[in-house]
Amino acid sequence: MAARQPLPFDPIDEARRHWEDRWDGGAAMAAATSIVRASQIVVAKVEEALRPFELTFPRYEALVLLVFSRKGALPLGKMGERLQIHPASVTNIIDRLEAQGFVTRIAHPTDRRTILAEITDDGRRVVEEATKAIVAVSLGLDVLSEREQNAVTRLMRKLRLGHGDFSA
Amino acid sequence: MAARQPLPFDPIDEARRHWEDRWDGGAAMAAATSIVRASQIVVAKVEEALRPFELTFPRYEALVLLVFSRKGALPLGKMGERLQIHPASVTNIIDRLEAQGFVTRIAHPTDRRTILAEITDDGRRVVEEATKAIVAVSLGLDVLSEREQNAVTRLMRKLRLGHGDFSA
DNA sequence: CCAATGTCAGGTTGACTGATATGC
DNA sequence: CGCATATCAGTCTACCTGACATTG
Repeated sequence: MAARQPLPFDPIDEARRHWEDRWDGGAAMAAATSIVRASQIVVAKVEEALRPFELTFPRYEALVLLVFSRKGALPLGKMGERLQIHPASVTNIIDRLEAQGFVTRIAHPTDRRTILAEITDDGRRVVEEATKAIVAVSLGLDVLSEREQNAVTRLMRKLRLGHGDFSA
Repeated sequence: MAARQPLPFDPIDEARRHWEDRWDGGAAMAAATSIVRASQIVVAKVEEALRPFELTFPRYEALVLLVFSRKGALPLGKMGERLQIHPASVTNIIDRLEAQGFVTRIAHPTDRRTILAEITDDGRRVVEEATKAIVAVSLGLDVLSEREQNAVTRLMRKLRLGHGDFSA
């Protein structure tokens, strides 16, 4: 890990001042940069909690999606849609989860083209334990009040909606 | 690119309901997932705008940092601190920018251990053009009002502060 | 025949670790 | 001497593109 002692000032704030001396869209730039940086923080925090279980964020998300499904199994294509990841990435992630014994590939009952990923008992166990670890650090969001967390969710929802993530 | 037609419902909202049936911290989970997804959207939007210039987000950030510096040059170590990236990644990114002719490595005037990255005239030109392209799409933030953008920046600032990004 | 599904090969980026050379 | 700076080799995850086999 890099040394990274905290800077004595907010680097995004400073960048915004420089930006507005030259270009338009300072507010958008500051918001965008803040979101990207916040995401790095959250991912780092979650992956740190996941490390003992040898899971990454994307692989954990895939397992949770399976736990939430009625039958504990979903077609690979559907998983890609939900998790917003490329078909080739789905193959890769399921490969790894299968090698770890957290998932099995099974045949679709009617459509022989599609393959289902089914979570195993080991998979369910690791999700329970990993989730405990993640909740224990509040996914890095503990520095915000629940009210603020919900404000974040609302603002990000509007952004996602505006970019066609969903259509409600 | 994946097909990704929009889902007819908010997947994070649905995940939150499932989550709260089983575990604590639903608000934190929804906020964290929203931030990560929003970041993916912003990065995709910005990288799309940067593609014609053969720049990625991290490389563009590095160039902008140099433009904002007084002398158009900074020690590699200092760049890593500011951009929150690993020393080895700094070497890698400056390698690429140098190969593209946007940056040159020059000696530090007094400390012979440190190396400065200095932006070239070509580098300055590409930043100007790339920034126009990025501002034209408001970094993907155009779906939020300026008031909302500032609310985002404020909330993310609190998160970053709470995680030691800076100390003001 | 065309569309959909998943896999595979091959390439890119960025990040990390650990070792190393150089200079303060 | 210890510490700082940057590089290098090697590894890893995830992403993308394009081609392909199988099936509907």
